[in-house]
Amino acid sequence: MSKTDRRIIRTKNEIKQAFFSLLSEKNFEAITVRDITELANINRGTFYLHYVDKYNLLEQYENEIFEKFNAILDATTNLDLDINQFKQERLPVMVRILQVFYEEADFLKLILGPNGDPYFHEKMRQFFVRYFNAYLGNRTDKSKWRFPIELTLAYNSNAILGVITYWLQHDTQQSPEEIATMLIETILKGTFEASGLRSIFEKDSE
Amino acid sequence: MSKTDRRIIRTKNEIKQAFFSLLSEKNFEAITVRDITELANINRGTFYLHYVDKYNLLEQYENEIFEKFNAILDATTNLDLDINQFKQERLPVMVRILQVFYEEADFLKLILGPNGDPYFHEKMRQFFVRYFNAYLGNRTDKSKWRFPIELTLAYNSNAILGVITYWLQHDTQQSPEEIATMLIETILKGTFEASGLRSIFEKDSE
DNA sequence: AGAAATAATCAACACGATGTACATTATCTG
DNA sequence: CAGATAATGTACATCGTGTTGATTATTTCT
Repeated sequence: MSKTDRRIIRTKNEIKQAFFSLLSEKNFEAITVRDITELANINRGTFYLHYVDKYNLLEQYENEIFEKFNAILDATTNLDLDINQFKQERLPVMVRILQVFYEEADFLKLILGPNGDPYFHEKMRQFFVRYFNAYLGNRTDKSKWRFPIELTLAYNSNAILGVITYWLQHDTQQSPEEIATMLIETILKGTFEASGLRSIFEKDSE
Repeated sequence: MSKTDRRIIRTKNEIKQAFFSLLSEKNFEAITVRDITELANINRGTFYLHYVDKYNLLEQYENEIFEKFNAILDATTNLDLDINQFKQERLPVMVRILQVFYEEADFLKLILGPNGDPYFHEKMRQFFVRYFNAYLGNRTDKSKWRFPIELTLAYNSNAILGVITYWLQHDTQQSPEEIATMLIETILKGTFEASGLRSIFEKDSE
């Protein structure tokens, strides 16, 4: 088997650069194949030699990313640790996930941002549902939950993804470890106690 | 001044019905003006008599909604209540907000859903940032927070909007009061304690 | 290095959506 | 009922799409 033709590699790189550049300017839906090929200085027909359409282009980048993320969970589920150690078990996994976000920040910042793809956002959120379920699944009796567990999963998956999106959009000022700690602490303790402000708030009477 | 011409009212209603119907089937970007006018049984030219384009159409519905939401916060900020009563002060406001979601569920379900508008989602999220800030603004010294307050705002605004979106998408099985309680409790106590499962989890050592 | 393979280009095409224009018809308001 | 105005029907130029077939340029492999 032979290596990929150099022309293909060059063309795909030019498309990638042009596409990402456009994505930082305008909505994915507003980007045309023409836009991409003109900016990339290639013939429009050449685009169709490699991709079915712009959706297929996006899909290929997205799939690359998901393989990375899923590999992390595949390697860490069913660890069968002590039941009460949410932080001790989930924090290292979260750090590993955030490292991928950090590595792939260029793409993820765009695709999760205001010009991004809602479907990717939803798939990413489902990933964090899986992250949660991988821990909860075996350990707690779901009928004992005060609120429907789906609401709790919606709450946490959106919270996590929201913080990460903000972090990416503001140039990853914190380390993956810092963000992971903030997330796990807030999940466990709630906003005020995690932030060290519990003292000035009363425990409410319930 | 005279009443609005009946023909205008009828036409706008037909457009609205057709548009919402299409939005439940496919992505906003995939919907064409043709689609709308054919389903509405009106001439395509008639559409342009009332709206600039499909974005303008969407914008008008969105603006109607935001007026309702903003009116709630405008009426409830600066209440100058006791500093430690997050739940007592914010819960009733949240209930009022959720009642609007409930009333406008038909539209909000679609526009916040997978075929919806990411920009609307973002504006809605900003609304919840405002909801939070209206309480925090005057009451806490932001330099005392363990994590950047922006991360905490991102966490909570996304969590709230995520739960509401799930709730709408699954036909509002719970009452606005139930959802509001779940949200406020989880913000205050964290996922496990709010759900009544704290007992089986150790307080972690920090 | 040269021949065969294949990637990229160019030009052209049919199709469908857009937004606008204008004359005509239908409906509403006072 | 008469005047106002909303809706229709038709046409048009423009733009993006996805596909085609012939031609040129580059790369790979022997």
